[in-house]
Amino acid sequence: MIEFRPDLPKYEQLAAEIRRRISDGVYQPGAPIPGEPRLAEEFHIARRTARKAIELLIKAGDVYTARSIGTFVSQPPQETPGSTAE
Amino acid sequence: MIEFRPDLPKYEQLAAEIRRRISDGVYQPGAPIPGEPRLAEEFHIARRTARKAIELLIKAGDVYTARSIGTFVSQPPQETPGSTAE
DNA sequence: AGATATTTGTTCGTATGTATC
DNA sequence: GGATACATACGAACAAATATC
Repeated sequence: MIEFRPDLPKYEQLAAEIRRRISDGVYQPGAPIPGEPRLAEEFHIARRTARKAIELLIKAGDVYTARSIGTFVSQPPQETPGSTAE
Repeated sequence: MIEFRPDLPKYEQLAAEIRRRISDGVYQPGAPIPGEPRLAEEFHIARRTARKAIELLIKAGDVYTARSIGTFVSQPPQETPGSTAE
């Protein structure tokens, strides 16, 4: 039985969704994103799978986690060093 | 790429390597060996393959595993039953 | 001080699907 | 078809750090 797999793994889909929410300002820099148990529940996936999505985001520098505290959106790198930013 | 099998399966090779390390005292009786994720990473194999190697060692009595905890080197059987052992 | 709950971090145990030999 | 091997995924449990009561 031929079985293509047009969709990405769940953990990649979740990582993309979280990135989308960061881009949209739903999750703002410095603010926490939902915890692993919450994400697992919301997306109907295992906690370990939610964690794998977060691990992708950590490696990419999009978020950082503080153990026992939570996961937070990284501060975006200053892109216009000549402007009023400080 | 034609691949005869001059070598054993990876999981047997890994099992042999772990046995070697036990013999050499790198992994000592009662002490833990690296977990499946660690072995998979170190030897560049899938976690499932690392597990198969450990399963061989378990069947042989070389190690034992405690779920969610880790895998440990078995205590060697007393070989001189006539001595102070009881 | 002690106990409890929460959250990240990690592990073993298991199953499924895919691919190759 | 079976054996090997990989990636994905769920489940359960343990561990450590933190916060709260």
